[in-house]
Amino acid sequence: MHFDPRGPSKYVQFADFLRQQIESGELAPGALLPSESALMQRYEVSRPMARKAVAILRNEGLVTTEQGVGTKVRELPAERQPLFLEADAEAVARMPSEHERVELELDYGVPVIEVHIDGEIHLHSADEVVLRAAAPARATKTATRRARKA
Amino acid sequence: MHFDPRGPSKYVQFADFLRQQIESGELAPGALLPSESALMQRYEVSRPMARKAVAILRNEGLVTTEQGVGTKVRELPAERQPLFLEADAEAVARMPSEHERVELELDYGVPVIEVHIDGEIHLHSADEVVLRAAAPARATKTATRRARKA
DNA sequence: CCGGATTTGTACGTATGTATT
DNA sequence: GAATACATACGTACAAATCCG
Repeated sequence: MHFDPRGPSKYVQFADFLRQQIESGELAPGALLPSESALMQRYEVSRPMARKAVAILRNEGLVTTEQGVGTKVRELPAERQPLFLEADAEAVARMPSEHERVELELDYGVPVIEVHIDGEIHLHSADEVVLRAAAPARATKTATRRARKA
Repeated sequence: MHFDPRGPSKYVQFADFLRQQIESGELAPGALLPSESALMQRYEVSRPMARKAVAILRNEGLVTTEQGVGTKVRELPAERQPLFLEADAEAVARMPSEHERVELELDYGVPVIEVHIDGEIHLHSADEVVLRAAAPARATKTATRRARKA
């Protein structure tokens, strides 16, 4: 690993390097990244730089880290739950506040989807659902499903 | 500002304190936050703690910071562009990679919406659009709009 | 259950660089 | 050019959570 002094900052380059290993599958979903000390030694970076690079990937939702354990490549649910958007509903995506993130038990780097319908607002974890247009109303109307709590 | 030693970490508490000032309107959209040195002096926090607290708000999409200028409360577009979801389309939300973020000129803490349709993928800045179900196909089919490049 | 090793988290300090005003 | 403001980069020390023998 060699850092280009003319390129972007060191931790961005380092994050790019690690991201590439994830996207290439070299670091598979569920796999543990090298520890901070390992990264420091192997690539000759300081601890702050190793941590900043990992933080970037965390904010991108690519990895999660647990104290005392390490940083793992995040595995997204194979099957996303379809979230049907009714004709009179609207949906926006945004990042949760820290409070919401803890409340909904979300990893860092996971947006929320805010569905507005009938004056109510429903929050969903963005990486568990896929939005689809609801079929136009017929005899019976299928109820929209709430995101399940873990 | 007093920090509870039994509570969450100092920078989380400090971020909560600043977030409250934003949500209460005390710090209005467009307003400049106190500079790092000002925060350090007024609230007796170290520079790393002031920076970490602001970083949290940045990752939540609440503020943006420019080097040499300062950190401002982000003002979201009053009018979001409606993004109509066709019956055969799907949409998911996620955080952009650093490369995508720069490419799309997004602030930190702004998710992207990925619309899958006809085997193509279209990316949209999550804070410029609101998703709606497209009206069922009639005589003429309204074309989906692409996100405009700035 | 306990102790030790490992791993990440928190908190502070310093110095220098870069962009803006 | 000077002052201000954020960014980068390195260092230290200790705390907290987890894991393992």
